Amino acid sequence: MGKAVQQLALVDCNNFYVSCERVFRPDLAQVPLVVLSNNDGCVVSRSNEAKALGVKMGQPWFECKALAEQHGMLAMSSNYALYADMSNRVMQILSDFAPRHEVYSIDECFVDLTGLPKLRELSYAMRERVGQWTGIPVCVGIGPTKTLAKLANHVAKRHPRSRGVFNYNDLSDAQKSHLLQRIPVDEVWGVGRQLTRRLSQHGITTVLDLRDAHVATLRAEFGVVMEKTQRELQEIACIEMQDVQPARQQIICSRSFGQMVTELPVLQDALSTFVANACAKLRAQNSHAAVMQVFLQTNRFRRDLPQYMPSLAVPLPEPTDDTLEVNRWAHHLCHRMFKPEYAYKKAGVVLSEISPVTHRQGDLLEPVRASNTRLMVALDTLNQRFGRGTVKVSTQGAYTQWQMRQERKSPNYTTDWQDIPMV
DNA sequence: TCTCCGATTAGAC
DNA sequence: CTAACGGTCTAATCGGAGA
Repeated sequence: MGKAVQQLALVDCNNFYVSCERVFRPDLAQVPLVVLSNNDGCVVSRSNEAKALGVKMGQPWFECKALAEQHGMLAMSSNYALYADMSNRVMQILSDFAPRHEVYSIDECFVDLTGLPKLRELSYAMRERVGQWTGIPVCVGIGPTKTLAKLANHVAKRHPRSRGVFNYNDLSDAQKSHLLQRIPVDEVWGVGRQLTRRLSQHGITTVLDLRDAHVATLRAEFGVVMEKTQRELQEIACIEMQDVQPARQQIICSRSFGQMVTELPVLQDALSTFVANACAKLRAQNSHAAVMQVFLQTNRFRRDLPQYMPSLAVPLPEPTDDTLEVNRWAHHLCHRMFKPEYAYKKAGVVLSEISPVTHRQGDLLEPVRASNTRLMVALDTLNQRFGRGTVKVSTQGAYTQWQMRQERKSPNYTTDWQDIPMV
């Protein structure tokens, strides 16, 4: 008996950040709109109107400004508190439709619909309910593997006739080939710019070319990842659903600064904030880190200025999640690397060698150090209840010049009482 | 020669 | 007026160091 074909759905929110902003600004529904990355640097989400104007994903905002003025395009700073909250609502709704689902990113969710009846109706129902309850438009792509579900989602997005739902499993073999022949290979999940270029040198330019390429040659030239991708296009599932998302192996907190920074205390202030955020994430997943690293960077786009990008790591005396302890090390490393003759544009903290708290092995020789566990628990509770930044480490917050530019941020409509508009 | 490790590369979003 | 170009994360791969 053959294994039944999986019916994997990939539900993807349309232009997610832009759609979140529009939920609370219906007046912007027809306006070309983009959302910018941290520091108002690059375009990271575009409305259809903005795409039509030729704005590219990742394009620096200053390059679009002329176009924006010409066509009345608006830009907003990113508001991650809002997007995270909207995302949670969408995911909650989707999880009611099937027992197995996997939140793949802030705006995408795999939902296993295998064995459920009336998939078209079910898919339209998902779209409908998410739309009505959150205001976020989504598209549904269904396929026998994750890679084909993603491709099906792409089809659903591109073809208005699909009305937002496309099931690859409904196609005949001839229809499948015909469809894959018309999709460029770079639309495939896992095929980026570099691979697209190299694949084309082997005459592989469409998804069909990739699916039907010579297996051994492909493996030899492009490695195991590409082999898996090809298998997935051939409807053999290689990428399983992940029911529980694994703990992070590495936690990075870094930011570009709003202005160049030349003074050590300002850098220390920024790093304290990064350490606080990184350790909070660490504690949220019940882990300790055994290594911490600090890096500093000058502005790599300023070719006229001298460049310096130092980085230093230390093994922590014992694995920890203690903000204060990690902070002392961050200070120390920053002090050692700092050179006053450079203008710094970015800095960051990396926590690695991460292990679950339960696996921690105490040092047999050293006495157990006094730990700040209870202090940290109290700090996390307060910051969760009253908002990030309610309680800070003393080196945090004395300086503001490093803080990122966010000149166009919307209010925190859903997560902050202060920001609820009074009508 | 084998293995381990860090750095680099590529990709996703 | 000028300058203005993100942040996190994973996996594979490669080359050198050390066993």
